[in-house]
Amino acid sequence: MPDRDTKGAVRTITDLARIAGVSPGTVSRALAGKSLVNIETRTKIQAIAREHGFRPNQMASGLRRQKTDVIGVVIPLGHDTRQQISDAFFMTLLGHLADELTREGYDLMLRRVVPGKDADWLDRFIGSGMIDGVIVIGQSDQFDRIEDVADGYDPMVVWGNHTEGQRHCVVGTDNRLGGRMAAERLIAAGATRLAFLGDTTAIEFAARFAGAQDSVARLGLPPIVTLRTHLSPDRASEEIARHLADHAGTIDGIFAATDTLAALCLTELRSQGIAVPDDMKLVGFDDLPIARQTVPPLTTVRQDIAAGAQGLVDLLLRRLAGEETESLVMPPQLVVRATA
Amino acid sequence: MPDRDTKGAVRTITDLARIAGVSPGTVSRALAGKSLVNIETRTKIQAIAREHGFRPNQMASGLRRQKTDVIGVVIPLGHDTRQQISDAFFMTLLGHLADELTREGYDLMLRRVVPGKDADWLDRFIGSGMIDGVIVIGQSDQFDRIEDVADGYDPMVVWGNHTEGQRHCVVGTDNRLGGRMAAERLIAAGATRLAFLGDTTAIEFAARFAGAQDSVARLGLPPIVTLRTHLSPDRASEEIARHLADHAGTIDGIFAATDTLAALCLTELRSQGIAVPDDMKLVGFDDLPIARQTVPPLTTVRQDIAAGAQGLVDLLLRRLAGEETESLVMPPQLVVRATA
DNA sequence: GTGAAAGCGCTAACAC
DNA sequence: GTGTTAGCGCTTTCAC
Repeated sequence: MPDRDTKGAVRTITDLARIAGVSPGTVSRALAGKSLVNIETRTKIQAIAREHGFRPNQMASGLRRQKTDVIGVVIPLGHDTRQQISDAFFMTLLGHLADELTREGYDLMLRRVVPGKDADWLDRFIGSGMIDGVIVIGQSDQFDRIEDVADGYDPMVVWGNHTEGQRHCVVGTDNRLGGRMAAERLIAAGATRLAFLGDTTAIEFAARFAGAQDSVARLGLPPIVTLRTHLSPDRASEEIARHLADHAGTIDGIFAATDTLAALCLTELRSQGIAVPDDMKLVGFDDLPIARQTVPPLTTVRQDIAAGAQGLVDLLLRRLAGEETESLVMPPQLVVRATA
Repeated sequence: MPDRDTKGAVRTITDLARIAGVSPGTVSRALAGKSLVNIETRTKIQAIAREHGFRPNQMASGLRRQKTDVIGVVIPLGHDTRQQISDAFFMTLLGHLADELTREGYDLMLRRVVPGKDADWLDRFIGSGMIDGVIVIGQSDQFDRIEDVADGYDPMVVWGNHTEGQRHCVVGTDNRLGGRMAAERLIAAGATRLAFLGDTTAIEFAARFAGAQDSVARLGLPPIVTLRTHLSPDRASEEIARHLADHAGTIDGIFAATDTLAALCLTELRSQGIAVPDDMKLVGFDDLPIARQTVPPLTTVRQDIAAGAQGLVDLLLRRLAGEETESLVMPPQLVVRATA
């Protein structure tokens, strides 16, 4: 156990230098494993450091080197304040990001912002001097704000939707294609009057909706009805119940913007006595663990979260190294289970 | 939009001072809203700062003030490496922590550690100089390590289980009581041969198990069988399937360590044709959103996550202010639905 | 009410 | 190889 008590506090590199009988500079070099230090003095210094449980102050180091080894991760909650930070998809992504960043030697600074309150949210984070780069999880309704920032700040990568000609580097699933897949599956399963369940304010969701609309239009089916909901489970449940009642008999297939909404929808369908998939087909999006556990198991469009996290970190590190990077658009994958 | 280009970079307080025609010290005071600055110069300086999109460097400020306004949140993954960071309960707690800390003006530095690899994980985080205090999410199998650290470091609060006489400040549910409630419910529903599903390595889970064992012993029922599983969904599913097959007919009530496991278990029970609650009673723990959505809906023991997060932050801030604080043990609450 | 100056703990020239 | 020195950008005495 590192000894903080008996031997007196060894808090600074200077304390350590005094004990080792060398200069602070040498200690710094030894601890950094620099080659120019005598192997003998180096091991000695490292031993003393270990013995006293010494850890260099990262703030001081960061200030001097102009590099903090911290990556900021920010979740903008523009369109739905109370949601998302507990959204299973984002949280899983965050978990994988933590893994990847740790592996690369970076710490992770998490910030949750409500952009409505300050337009300045992203500049503030970047300008804080605390982070070497930033990963934005979800564009929310802040696409333009992110574009603005991207012009003057390179080490930024965003999880979200890719739009032709955009300037910020994004990693994400091809939402529009995913939307097409979902609609096509619903139609293949026999549905003809489709509805989209969710909120199209967020650009990712809008793209999913647009993709579904593509398919429907191409086949000459009636346009898709939007069943607008919030994303937080508590509010969404009632909203879904109301929508289902309002549209009873006029729709026979639902494309839910996320698996979470799909699962909620399934519960409401059950309680209203609507049989799935006989009376209503249902397709979700994400392929979260819950998709396998609903009754009946959920047909959904899979996003590869782990690959997404890897992509985000990989691209960010390359940008940090000065490279220019293209966006990474990953293919969605239809997972057919029992709801459509 | 803050102008980084035309007016030249205003990165430091000194740049700003030059433009405003005052000294750096005055700028610092003005920006901090200190009273002793002339109201006029103060507003002027703030205006210039805003105009140029200036933000003070937090690293420098932190170094000088010996205070970073960052709270570390660490998730030790001792007993089950691959789990937890994506565990719904911890993620929800993390979301609420982010909210609470933000409200109090703190940033959140997230770290996920695998203690097996270095015994030093907590000291390293604390000694980094990057954080003013630390919240540990889950004791995992690191109870002793946390106790050691608590002796020399005050601003730490831990989410987890409370043990008589422990030295670190903890916030958590009364797991033992929760375990008793779960077992009693199973028994009241007609079960007599109980099993505990999960991993008792983590102390919280061990306490839940012990509580259940209390009830069973008091009523003279046969001791509870342990059905050991990992917590990651992929591995747990097979393990549960095997356990159910092995114990077919010898148990009639299952207390799952978490709702996630309970939901998984429900899926396996269904696929093995075991009727719930007729042939098997089931009780979970946590009352996550999923508990309402399983079929049939899950009877479970509720932990108040939002209150937990508030408690953690509140106690940490008080400790940061030098106060001594007691641990906060919150009462669990039985939520009866349809599985027992 | 404001300026000057010292220094938080570290790193990286620059000497030798 | 190692010591010395000058800051990184900010805050805070201490003067005035």
